[in-house]
Parts: sequence; C-alpha cells; structure tokens
Amino acid sequence: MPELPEVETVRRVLKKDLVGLVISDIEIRYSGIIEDDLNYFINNIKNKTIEDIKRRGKYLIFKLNEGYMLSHLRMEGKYFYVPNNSLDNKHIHVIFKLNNGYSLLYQDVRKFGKMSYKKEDELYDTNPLNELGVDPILDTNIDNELIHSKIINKRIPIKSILLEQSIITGLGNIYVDEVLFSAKIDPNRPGNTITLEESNNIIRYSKEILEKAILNKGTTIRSYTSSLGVEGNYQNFLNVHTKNICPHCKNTLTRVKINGRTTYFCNNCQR
DNA sequence: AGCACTGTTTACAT
DNA sequence: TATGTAAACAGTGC
Repeated sequence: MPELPEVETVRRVLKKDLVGLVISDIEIRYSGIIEDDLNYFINNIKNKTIEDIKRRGKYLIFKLNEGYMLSHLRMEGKYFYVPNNSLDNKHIHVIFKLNNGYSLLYQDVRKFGKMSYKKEDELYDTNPLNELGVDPILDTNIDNELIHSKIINKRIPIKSILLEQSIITGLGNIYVDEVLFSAKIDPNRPGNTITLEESNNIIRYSKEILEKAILNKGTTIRSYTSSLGVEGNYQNFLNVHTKNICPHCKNTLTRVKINGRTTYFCNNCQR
C-alpha cells in the first residue's frame, strides 16, 4: 500500500498496540525479507522491548530498548496484530511473538518488503536512512534553496526526481501526480527547467497534500491492498491519479508512462 | 492462455 | 556520475 500517509497510518495504529510489549520470539519463514544475517537479526531483536514506533519517509522505525528494527513495506507489506495462532496464510513471512499472547504478523504478497536491525548510532548515519531527503511532515526547517539547487542538477523528469526519495522523501506514484497537479507542473519537465518558485510550490503542496492524506488515513484504491483492515479515505480527494477529467479545466487528462509508472496529468493546466 | 498491470526500490549496463 | 532498464515476486484483469 504504502506512500508516506499510509505508512504514517500504519505507524499510528501499531504504536497504540505495541509500545511496552516484549518480542519474545521471532519466526522467519521467508528470509528474503531480512537484509541482515538471520542470526544477527534474531539475536538483536529477541527479548527486546518495543519502546516507540517512528517513521522517516516510507520507513517504519521500531525503537527497541536497545537499537532499532527498520521496516519497509515496499508494494504490499502489511502488519497484523492478532492473538497467537488466530490468523495464518501463505503470505505471512515473519512472525513476532509478543509477551502478552499476541503476535505481530508481517504479510507481504510480493515479498518485496525489507527489515533490518540497526544499532543506536547506525540508524540515521547508514543506509538506507542516510540517503533520504527531507520528510515534508517531519522536517520543519526545510532549506528551499537547497532543494531547488538539487532539483536543477538533474535532467530527468521532475516526476522521476520526486520518486527517487533522495531530495524529498515520502512521495510515491499517487501523491507525486497530485503534488505536480497542484503545482501546475508537467511531470515530464526535466529537473533543470524547474524554477525556484515551482520548487517551492512542490514543497508547499507536498506538505499540504500529505497532511490531508494522513488525516484521511491514506488512500485505498484496490480493496485487497488495505492494511490491518484500515481503509483510507483520501481516494475521495484525488484530483488526477486514476481520474479521467481535469477538475479544473474539464479537459481529458493525459495518461503516460514515466519511469515505467503510470502517470496522470492535465496537459492544459500543467506546464 | 498470455500479456499487461500493480501505492517500491535497487542492481546493473551503458 | 547520471540515466534508463530489468529484476525481485505474486496476483488480478482483460
């Protein structure tokens, strides 16, 4: 499911249930999810207490009493907090047994998701978090000129730049289309043609749209992709993504592939 | 049946 | 270094 608003929604739901619980055992059924050596991962997480759940970009950060567990849901990753042995299927790849008779299940139909253990001093200074750009929700002092200078250093389409996560983190295929529509920018425009004013609008609308999407618990487009049974509501506020008609000028929207990703925009309103 | 598609990221070739 | 393509995988829909 996850772009920033969906990951933030998962974070909030999990945090209510999990803080204070101890991970008493870990079962790994598909090791491709775990980026570390399996024994290293298990030995460092087993018997640790979950003290907090944080987020940066699209990453979930489980703060343990010693170190962190980093988790990225990629396309289909989902967590379920359920009583032991009450739910199982072939797409559940990691099971965290908790000390209260409940389990945290990680389900991932496409097996793209990743988890790793990070030591206290590694978290923000090593891959992958040290590669991330500014988080429009978490970072309050964003250097607009710096963002612009990074954008105009590139010649690839602005949509591709925003999907890279290295300048701004949190936007994915849906919200990039929405942000560029609000900013009236053609997603094909090369980075080196983006003005400071346009760059500032990208930052401003990223904040606005992501905030509103979080308030609506994210976007649920295809029903099977809902996580934790939590259905988002922001699909009712989308302007262009999955749409046919421009809500502003009523022209037919253009649908193209950029970076292999389906892209919706209005070639009348977005220049 | 076969192909195109999917809310992500990264490894690899050029 | 920068950019474009393919790959990781499983399911749905035409």
